[in-house]
This record gives sequence, structure tokens and C-alpha cells, in this order.
Amino acid sequence: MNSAERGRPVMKDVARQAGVSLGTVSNVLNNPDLVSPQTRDRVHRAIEELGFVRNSAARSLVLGKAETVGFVIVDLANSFFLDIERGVQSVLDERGIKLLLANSDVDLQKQDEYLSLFEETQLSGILLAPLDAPLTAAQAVRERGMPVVQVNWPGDATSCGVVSDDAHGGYLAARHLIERGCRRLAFAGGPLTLSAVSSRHRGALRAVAEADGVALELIETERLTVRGGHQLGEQLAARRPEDRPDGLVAAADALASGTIQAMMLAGLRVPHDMRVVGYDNNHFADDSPVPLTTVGQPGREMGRASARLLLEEIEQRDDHLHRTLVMKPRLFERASSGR
Amino acid sequence: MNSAERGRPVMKDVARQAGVSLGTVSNVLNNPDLVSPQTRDRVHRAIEELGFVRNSAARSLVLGKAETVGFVIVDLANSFFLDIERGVQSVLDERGIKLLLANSDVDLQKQDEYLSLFEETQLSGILLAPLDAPLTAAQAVRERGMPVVQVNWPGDATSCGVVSDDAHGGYLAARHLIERGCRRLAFAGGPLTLSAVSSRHRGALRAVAEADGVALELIETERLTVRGGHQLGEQLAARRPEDRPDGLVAAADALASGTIQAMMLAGLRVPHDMRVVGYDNNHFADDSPVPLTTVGQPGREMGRASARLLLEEIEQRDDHLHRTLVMKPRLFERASSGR
DNA sequence: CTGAAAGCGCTTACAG
DNA sequence: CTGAAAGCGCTTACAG
Repeated sequence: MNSAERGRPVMKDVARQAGVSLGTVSNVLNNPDLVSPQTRDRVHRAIEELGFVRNSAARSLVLGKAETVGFVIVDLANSFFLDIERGVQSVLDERGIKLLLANSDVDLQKQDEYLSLFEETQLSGILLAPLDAPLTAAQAVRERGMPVVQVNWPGDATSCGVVSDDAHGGYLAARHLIERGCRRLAFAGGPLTLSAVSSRHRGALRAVAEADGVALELIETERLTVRGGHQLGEQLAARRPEDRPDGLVAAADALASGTIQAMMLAGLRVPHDMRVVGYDNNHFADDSPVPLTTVGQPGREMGRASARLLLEEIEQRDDHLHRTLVMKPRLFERASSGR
Repeated sequence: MNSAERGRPVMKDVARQAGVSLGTVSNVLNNPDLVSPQTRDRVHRAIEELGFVRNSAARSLVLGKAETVGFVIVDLANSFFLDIERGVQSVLDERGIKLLLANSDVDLQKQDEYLSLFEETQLSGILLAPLDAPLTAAQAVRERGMPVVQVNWPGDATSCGVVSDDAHGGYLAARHLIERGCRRLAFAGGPLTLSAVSSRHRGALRAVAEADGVALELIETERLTVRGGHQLGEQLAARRPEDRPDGLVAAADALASGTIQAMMLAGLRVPHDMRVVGYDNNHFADDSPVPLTTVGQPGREMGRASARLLLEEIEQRDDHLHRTLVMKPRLFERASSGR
């Protein structure tokens, strides 16, 4: 099955049609300055007439690489990762590099499969927003020479990463509530085996330790979802008022949002009966019935930074200095904490 | 820059290490049955030892195609498209075909660029969830022999497509409100140049025409967003009660959600003061403070169907019958219409 | 079952 | 500025 049979014209066909040699066609495409305008025109016309499309597999084979970067994303349903993606895009666009996405959908096996696919495709490099799990496969890919930068996960001695400071974010959330007058705080999130959750909790603990007479209750939830929040909200609403926290740090916006909804259904009001701070500054946070105060990670910036690290690693290769960038989250004050 | 210099082992290296010929290594990878178990083991061991990864560019070059499908998506932020993506994934997973995503982000130029990228990469085929705009580039790609199936957009004489019946969806929404006792309906959405919006409106008109004494007001909005809904809600809340519709069909969940929020902030209640139906059955629809009655398009099913159409077109090529599948949306009754 | 050879479509020195 | 030739890494008949 060669190209002629399939009807797909190749560069040889273009050369014949234009009355030039193969190399000239290639030059028109890759080094147009080396070709006279007339010849260039003839070649372009031949390309048009034949509907020629360059075979990038052959091109990559010769070049040993593709001008394309792959991004394996753990959870496209979380708008935080969409923000990261947009940041990555913007840096790559400036450089004319294409971005291919793969949705691992919180599935370790898929994550590994796409890592392999990208490796076999000889992409220039890979961006990985991973599951909270050992990065064995990514490590192996890297050892075989493919640059892999982690987003939302720290690098190590052999890799770069971009994270935001979860402990600091937890600290900001708790301190904000304390400043608003809360004294009986609760931190909700889970499972606690998620490093993001435990770091945020740690930060909240620190803020509490700095203040006098403030207590922090830890409520572990099964998941960080809206449904998880519904359960939590019902549970909190069922408590006697004096046993209820007056301020809640939720480890995710979805959780916060669900909690608020359930409490409102139970006749309680936010922030009046309880102030709430979420985490992630998801797209819906600002559009909620009670706009959500939340700790926002700089998704776009994290995306931009990770793309730059990857490009640097691609270009410098061996004399590249691996590092992890830690970005600071910031607090977005809205109605749920009683602005 | 050959592989040896870059340190990447190639099949020749594996062959030498295993003490077999190049063709045998290839057979171990592609036709293992033709190779004796001992030889197979030796080759596998060599692959392990060297960390060999097959170069899929070379492979695609020989085969003339890649076992990969591309999906250009207009708006990953709308969970409807994520549903489609999951459906596509599930069909492709069964066949061991990989899926590459590209986010055109409602940008026609990006859409065209990614179409070109996928074409050059010689993927097996392309799925396209397009902008509401002329499909010139897609048409050209298709004419050059690349199968392109449209999702959420109809096909034509030369292409397949999968859509859901927007007019029917609009009809379902309006009829539901009429059955609930509404007599002064409004349809909100826009711009009306969007074919999905005008079709949904047309369906609503039909439902109204079937009923006696029911009026339908058309309110064009600038966009289908939550913010657009906030404006709309404020506007409706400002009307005198007798001038306010008692039932609203919103052309998108985001719009419906924003409308409800603004009305509630203005002291009105949904569904008490106005019943509301949205469109899309977005992930947040069921999790809202007033769970949203909505017309759901079968995203997963649309994804599955479009992937099947694409695979069929890839396999049958010339004797493939182009067609457009029209899926029926259905109504999800929740609190916002007063269940 | 194994191995040598041709060829996929392109890019890049190199000689003119 | 043009054109012939080598080679990227793989797969697939084909002869043994």
C-alpha cells in the first residue's frame, strides 16, 4: 500500500508536477529563502493542485523528534486543570509548538498507557499532571531520555515540577476565618492519604497554633466531591449549634459547595451560621448562589511555568538544572466567608 | 543526530544484544507466534536491558497509518463534551486504539491548526466537535482522504455526523412546563445565529402551538453563560409579576443556573415564582441549590456512536455509507420545574 | 522458524 | 540556487 495506490500525493509527485527535484520541494517547505520566488510559486501551486500534505511521520523519523508536546491530565472535569492547560497552550503557541492532550481520567493504567504512547511518538517532551500515586512509569520514561515535567506534583533530583504551596493555602484559609472572628474551626477533606489534603490541613493547623483560643476539628471525608459535601452539610446541620464549627475550611470547592447547599436546604445560612472557605477557585466558585471564598492556585501561571521548564529541558538537555517551582496560592474573598 | 548519539537504542541494537536478526525482533513485537519461546525471551530480555522503545514514527511510515484517532473539541469547559469524550474513549479502548485530544477552545484558527496537525500525523481518523461555523477546513481534510466524523454537528453527502435533536429537546422542555401549568412561557438563549439555539426555540414554538392559550416570549441573550443568566434573572426579577413568565426554557444549563441565582438574590423563588428548565444536563445541574430540570443530550452515547462511525469509515473506506445519526435528548425532571 | 533486503516519505549535507 | 544520494527506524514479503 504505497501512497500512489492510496491516492495520497507525496513530495515526489509534487516535484514532478512542478518540474523540480525532490530536494527543492523540501527546501520550499523548510528553507524557503534558498529557493527563487518563481520556483517557490510553482511548487506551491503544485502542492495546491495535488492537495499534498506532508507526512509528519517521515519528517519526525529524519528529525528524530516532533515539534509537539504531550500533556497527560488526571482530571479534565476539574477546571483547575483546564486553567493549567490554557497556560501551557499560551506558552507553546508563542513557540509554534503543538499540544496534544490525553485524559487519564484518574486511572493509573491509562496514565501509563498515554505516557508510553507519547514516548513512542517521539514527542519533544511530556507534561504530566499525575494521580496521587507513585510515578514509576514516568520515572522510567524519563530515564530513557524523554523530558517529563510534572505539574501539580513536585519534581526530584532527576525531574522538574511545578506545584502550589498547599500548606500555605490551608494556612491562608484558616487565618482568614480566624480574622473573621471564627473560633471553632473545622477542616474537611479526604481521604487524608492525598498529599494535597494533608498539606492543606497542616497549614490550617499552623494558623490555629498562631492564634489564641482557636480550635480546629478535623473531619475526614471519603471524597472531595459535591456529593461528599452534601453528606457533610447534613451532618453539620444536624449538630447542636454550639457543637457546630463557626468556620469551615473545605479542601476543595466542590466539597464546600455541596456543604453549603445541604446546610441551606436544612434551613441554615452561610455565612451567617457558618463561614466557609473552599479550595481551587473553580469556575463555578464565583457563580454560586453564595459566591465562594476560596484559595485559588494560579493554574494558568502553573501551566505557563511548567511549559517553560519543559522547553528549557528539551533545549538544554544534559546541562539542565532540575528544579521544582512552588507557586503561592492566594485567597479570593467572596460572600461565603462573610465579606 | 542518530539514535546511537542520542543514546536511544533502536531495534538493531536489540537484535545485536539478543544475537538475532532485525526481522526477528520485529516479529517478536508484531507476530510473536512466528518466534520460538526461547528466542522471544531473549529478545524481551534485550529490550528490557537496553530500555528499547519502538519508534512509532518509523512504524507509521511503513504502515501508512497510526493506530490512533484524534478528537478536536470545541469547549472542554462544557461537561457535555467531556461526556462525549468518555463515550469515545470507551469504544476506542475496546479496540485498543489510542485517543489524542486537542482543545480548540472556541477558536476557529486553532481548530484548523489541529485538524492539520492530525492530518500530517497520518492518524487513522479524526473526530470533530466543531464551532458553529463553516467547516471548510474539515471538508478539505476529508477530500484528501482522511476520515472525519462530526460530533454535535450533522454530516452531509460526504461525511458522517452525530447530533441530538435540538428541536425535539426544545419541544420537550416547553411541553413539560405547559404540563406543569405554565401559560406564559419564555425561551431564553443566544445569539440566535447559533443553530442549536434557534432549533431549540423552534421546538418550543411547536409545543406552544399544540396547546391552547399558551404564549411564548423570545428573549435573546448575548451568550449562554452563567453571567448571561445573572443579567437575565435581574431583568426578569425587575418586571411586574404579571409581566413575568411563569415558565422559562433556557437554552443552556449555565444560563438557567445564573438566572435562578439572580432571581433568588432578588428575593424570588424557583420554582414557586417561575419554573425553569435548562439544557445540557451539565455535571453541576444535579448538584445545584435548586437542582435543575434540564434536557439532557446523551453525550456518552453520542461519543460512542461517533467513534463507531469513524471506525467503520476507516475500515470500509470507499464502500462506506455516509450518514447522520440523530439521537433523542430526554428530560431530567428536578426541582427547578416543581417536581 | 530465521535473516538479508527493499522500501515507507522525508531532510540534509554535498557537489554542481 | 538546483538535484542526486544517503539515511532516519521500522515492517514485510521472500528465500532459506
